Amino acid sequence: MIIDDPLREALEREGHRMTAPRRAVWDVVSTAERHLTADEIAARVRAEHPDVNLSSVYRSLTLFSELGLVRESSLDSGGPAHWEPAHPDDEFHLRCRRCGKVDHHTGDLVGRVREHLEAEHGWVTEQVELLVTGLCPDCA
Amino acid sequence: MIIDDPLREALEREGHRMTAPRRAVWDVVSTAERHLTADEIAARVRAEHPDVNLSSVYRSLTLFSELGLVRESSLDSGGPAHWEPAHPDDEFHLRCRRCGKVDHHTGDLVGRVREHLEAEHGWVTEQVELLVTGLCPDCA
DNA sequence: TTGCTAATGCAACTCGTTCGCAATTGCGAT
DNA sequence: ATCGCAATTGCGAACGAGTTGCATTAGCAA
Ligand SMILES: [Mn+2]
Ligand SMILES: [Mn+2]
Ligand SMILES: [Zn+2]
Ligand SMILES: [Zn+2]
Repeated sequence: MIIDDPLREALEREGHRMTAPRRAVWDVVSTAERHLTADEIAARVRAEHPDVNLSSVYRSLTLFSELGLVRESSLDSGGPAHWEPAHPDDEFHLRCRRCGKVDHHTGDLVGRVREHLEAEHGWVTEQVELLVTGLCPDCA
Repeated sequence: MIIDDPLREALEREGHRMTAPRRAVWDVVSTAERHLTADEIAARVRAEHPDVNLSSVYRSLTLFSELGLVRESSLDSGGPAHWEPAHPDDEFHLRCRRCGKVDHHTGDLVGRVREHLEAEHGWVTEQVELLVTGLCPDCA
């Protein structure tokens, strides 16, 4: 018995069909221990469903992103995008240049950027992307 | 008489040659009123130097970026990169979703992120990329 | 002025992602 | 349960940004 099924809910809400490829892509992304590329997602999906095409993985990810289920992050410009379950903007990314690890960090800093721009400069902030690159405690 | 020529200085310092394509690319980027794609740079370069190839534009930009003269910013994931004269991290980007304009904003917020991560979490911060998307005062 | 090597133009290539289309399949209506 | 049809899929071809190999050109130190 699945008590909470955000995929099914989101698909029904917007009138999309529940399909095997979508289920499989969501299961992979939502249980992944790190950000994955479309290729990596396809590989994991194919362990259970060998016939799922890479195009369908891309199409699922694009749809999920519109539904607010996943987030695409282009950690390196050039090179494939990485995907992860959606999380709020103020949980930002820390990437270690040496070991490649990507951590998350939550703080009030993103909220402060928002407030400052709104109050002092009349900007309506919709999205804040913050990526910090450097050396993690292990690699420093 | 050119009083300050960062291009010539940077090239000589690292033992690279001063060439017409490099000069032209630098002139375009350093006087542009906004971030430009490689294609846009090539078009402007060709107004004066019709034979400069797009490959050379890419090669110049890559070199300039290593020399610390320009900065590549991937404002949209997917789609071409944009280039601009180098500026410090704490001068971050504000992009208007409606009119497309990209503003710069300087504040101590990026510095605070740096300090916090270093002091409290042992991360050595090397680079901070901050992109705020929303509505500018004119479009809000 | 010469000679050597870096840099260029050009075309072919890579690679992540998208697209067109015929075949399949989910699912509401019967 | 079955049907019908639009939504979705698999597949291969296409796309676009960026890169690369190579023969030719040109900067610059001697
Ligand atoms: Mn994340
Ligand atoms: Mn900028
Ligand atoms: Zn590390
Ligand atoms: Zn605007």
